[in-house]
Amino acid sequence: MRRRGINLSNQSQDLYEKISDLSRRRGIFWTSFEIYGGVAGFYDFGPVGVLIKRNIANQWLKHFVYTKENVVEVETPIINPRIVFKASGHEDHFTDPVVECLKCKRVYRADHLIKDLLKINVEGWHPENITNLIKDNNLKCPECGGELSAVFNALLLFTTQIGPYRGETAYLKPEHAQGMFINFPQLFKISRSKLPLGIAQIGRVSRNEISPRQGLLRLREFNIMEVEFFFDPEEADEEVKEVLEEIKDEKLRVITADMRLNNIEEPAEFTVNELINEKIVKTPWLAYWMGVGNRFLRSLGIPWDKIRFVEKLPHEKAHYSAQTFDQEVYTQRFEWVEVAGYAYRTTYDIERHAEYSGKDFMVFKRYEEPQVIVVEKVTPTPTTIEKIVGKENLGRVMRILSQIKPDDIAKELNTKGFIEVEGFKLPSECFQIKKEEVKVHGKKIYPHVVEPSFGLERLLYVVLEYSYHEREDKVVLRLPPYLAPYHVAVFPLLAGRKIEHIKMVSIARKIYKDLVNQGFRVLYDEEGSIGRRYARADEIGVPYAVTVDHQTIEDDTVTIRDRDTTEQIRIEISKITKFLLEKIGIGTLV
RNA sequence: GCGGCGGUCGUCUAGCCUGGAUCAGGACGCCGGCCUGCCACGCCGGAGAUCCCGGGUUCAAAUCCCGGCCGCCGCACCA
Repeated sequence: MRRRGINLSNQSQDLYEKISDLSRRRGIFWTSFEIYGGVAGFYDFGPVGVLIKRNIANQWLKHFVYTKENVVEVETPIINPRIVFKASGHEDHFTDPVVECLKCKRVYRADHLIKDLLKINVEGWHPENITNLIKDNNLKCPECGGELSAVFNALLLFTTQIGPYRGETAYLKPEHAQGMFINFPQLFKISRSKLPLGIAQIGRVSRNEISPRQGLLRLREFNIMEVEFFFDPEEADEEVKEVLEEIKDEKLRVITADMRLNNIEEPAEFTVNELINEKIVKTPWLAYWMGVGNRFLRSLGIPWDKIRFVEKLPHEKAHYSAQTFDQEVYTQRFEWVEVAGYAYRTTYDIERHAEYSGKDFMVFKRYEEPQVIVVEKVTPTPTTIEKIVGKENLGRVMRILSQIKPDDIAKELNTKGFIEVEGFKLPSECFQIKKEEVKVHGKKIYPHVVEPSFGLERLLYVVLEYSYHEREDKVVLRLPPYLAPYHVAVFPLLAGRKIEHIKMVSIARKIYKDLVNQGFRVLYDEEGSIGRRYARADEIGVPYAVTVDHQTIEDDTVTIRDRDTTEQIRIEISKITKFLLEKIGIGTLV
């Protein structure tokens, strides 16, 4: 028998190319705007691609939201007014200082150019100051010797306007985080004012990358799945224990910043518990979510030893982060690829939004027992003060005193014996000091934040890499059943014109309909030989295929073929549902 | 953004160096028909290419030259 098949024989193709080919052929993804020449950094997703993506997202929801009592999901706008990213620091940090050669039009990173030529670190400098530095040192284009332009900031945020006509400047969000921070006070109330509180979001973000490449791995518009997890750092050790049991023994492969500084490249193994106990993480919640993320990736079919966590070095971290780990997956062409980041954002973001909005982002933390504290109440006595400052100055001095915190006055008096106002030394006699007992029920704190954040398209790519197999020159996508675009395929063995064939088709169609109505995603196909249909289903990862054959007409049984083994079993039609639920898992039929 | 290489039906490719007879050829895939008792079987037929885009050279450009777009690799970049 002659072997046919699509062109998989091209030996020079690496996995990346094979996946790109498969994806184009079977409707997973391809580059956008192709008829107009294409635009780098944008991809379209086809019928199969959107289904797999949605399944990955559902799996994420299961791990990060639905199974976590204190995590809720929100959706916030893509377009944000400028103030949001001023407050977040993006307008200052999500930007590169750039100079252009006026002669040859080459563009340079200004900070890198100066570091190379003058050995000066200008990170964080204002563009104007960098421009002056260039002028003062008479720096020229290193390539052609031409004059350099003024330094300007290349902003990596997409810009737009709110309002079609002379609108307000706005940005497309590059991450979801701000949407959750802004809504924290509201969601905290809705969630009955309890910490810890996780706020999750899935959706599109965009980044105006300078030079996107590497297919799905670096897009200008993509989906992020993110949790902002708010907690009280003082209670973290205790509170994490309540949920740690399920994940504490999850083993992670980790390269710490220390290891990197010592040139150790091979990850060390830690359980979540060990990460916490050995103080490798700055908050136990970071380790907790890393554990959840590790298990999530394994559930996507990524082998344990192809996942690693790499701690960022201080200079690699984002402006808001106290500690960051990247979660990476090994790929054939690009080696280790970041699929998630775990950042300890502390109070940075909500403090900034509090500052810029003037709203209160603090939460009240109730003490277990009200604390009785003794406060010294300090009241100035004008008559005594007047004797020292004179009548004409009394009003002014009193006003100034009223603006100083009583605590600070008391402190001054206790240490120096007087407080100085406008050059006058006012001794204790000028104040009435009363000790009062006050019941304090709690205090206000800014919650800290840990953020696990996943790139959905990157996950799609690594999932495809690890599910891609070839069997006798044919592609088999060994997706975990709950990620497959269809749970099951239904085929009539033959679909010709004979009475028997017509019966097969009608039974198969009925099975298809029944399964769809039960919530399964089902692929029905009657075109081409049965072998060809199996092959088509294999290529998009359909885990099971039900075939209606001659025997079905006799006794209501069908065969079910397993995608990975190609083995078939025969079962009664009435038992298909039970079989599928057992194999696929009912919890995944979201 | 810089440099190198590349871009021909959905896919892989022949043709490009040495411009002209190719209506741009083939294979696989796709569609229709026949056949078919379980793994891309066979037979017949069919659709499918802006030769990446634009300009130039030439009597004549898929082919030569220039610019752009896109892709790959290296550098840079990746809050």
